[in-house]
Amino acid sequence: MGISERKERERQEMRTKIIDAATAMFMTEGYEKTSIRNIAEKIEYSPATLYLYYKDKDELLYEVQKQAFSKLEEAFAREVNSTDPLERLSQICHSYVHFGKDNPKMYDLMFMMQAPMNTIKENEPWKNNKDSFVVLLDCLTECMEKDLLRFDDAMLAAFSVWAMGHGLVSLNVSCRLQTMNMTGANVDVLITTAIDQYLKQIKK
Amino acid sequence: MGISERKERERQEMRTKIIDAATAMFMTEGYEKTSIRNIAEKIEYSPATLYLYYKDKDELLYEVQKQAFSKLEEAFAREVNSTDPLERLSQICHSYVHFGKDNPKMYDLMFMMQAPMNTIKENEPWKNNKDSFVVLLDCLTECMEKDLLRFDDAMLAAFSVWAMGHGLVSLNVSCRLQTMNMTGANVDVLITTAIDQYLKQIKK
DNA sequence: TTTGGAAAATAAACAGTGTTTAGTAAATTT
DNA sequence: AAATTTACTAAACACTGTTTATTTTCCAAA
Repeated sequence: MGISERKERERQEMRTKIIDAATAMFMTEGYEKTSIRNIAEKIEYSPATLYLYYKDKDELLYEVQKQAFSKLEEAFAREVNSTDPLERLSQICHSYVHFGKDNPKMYDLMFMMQAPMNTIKENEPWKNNKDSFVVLLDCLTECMEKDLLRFDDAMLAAFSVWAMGHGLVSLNVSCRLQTMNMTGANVDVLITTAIDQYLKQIKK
Repeated sequence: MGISERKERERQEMRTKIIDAATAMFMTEGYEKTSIRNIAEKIEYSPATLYLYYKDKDELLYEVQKQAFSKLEEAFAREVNSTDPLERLSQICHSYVHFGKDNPKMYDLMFMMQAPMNTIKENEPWKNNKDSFVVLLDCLTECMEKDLLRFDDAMLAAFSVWAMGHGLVSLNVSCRLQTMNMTGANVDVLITTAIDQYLKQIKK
């Protein structure tokens, strides 16, 4: 009975082969400019073969999104380690912003693009985001147990902090900060300053 | 010499005819699913004709974006009227959030999508956003002159408030709030609550 | 009023896209 | 060795944005 196991293994290998190629091309060229044909050519298979492993291009993107969230969780695991909950909150925020700055294309498909969400519709709720959100929620819950923040509800606090972080990062990723004429380096300072200011403002 | 004036007038009429059709279709079907051929068919001209009036599809979208920002400015003009700067700040925030909730497709192309920004590149800086941003900046400048807010710099304050508002709205528009399982009505309450909470937190 | 030329509109083509279908080649089972 | 299942692909379908060559429409001068 080793054959069906090998087949299943080979199937998984093929899936990751496809996803890896797709990820690489989405990151360098962007989603729209990456075609199924390009991906197929890169892994030296015919375009039709991809459809034996993934339903459509959106599902491919959804899988890439999954991987991107793992990257964010890894970043959190590396950079969020303080036992002081307020300090940890700061680490989470800066880790998040840093991730967005270093991986704009990933950030785009994780939090901004419509395409990968089309795969959900009517299905189970989206949960790619869950683990990293829970890191934030747990941190804020601890902060509030110790009465450190000017919030009444941990969930509202988590949502607010996320919204602020996302607002700062996504306006940058979507190039909307051209409104305030600044160079790239200044934008980084601006975002970091805004985050620190916000943390001070919500602190009790 | 009335002929060349009529021609110019007819040219402008054609341009608005195209933009109006494009706007309507972008709003109902979305940018990707709206094709040049569809727009051409709607206004009963050949696809090639559109290229006599607009360089490419991105430029079309850029023009639609311009109109969308006018709509936002109209909303501000209608809903932002208090002489009390703090009250006015609240009106701006709620007007902004309300606009995003009522016009998600417009909000998307104004603040989230990459496509319309491709038209800028290397050109003059993007300024479609400027007027509405100045409304916010002026309000915050007045707030700070009267020492009402926990900010040191009006520009940073404007950026922060915008980021918070944008974060709240855009996470909703991009369907990322599925993370927190809520019905549509509850999401509205959550966003409004978050805004009000934030305004309290930045108040001196 | 006819004619020449400019301007406006288009038909058709080009090079691409995501996806499906029908058919071939390989691997496994009988 | 034959039959059957599995894996793959060539070719087609119905689109897409955009360009080119051609036709139609319009206006001015002869």
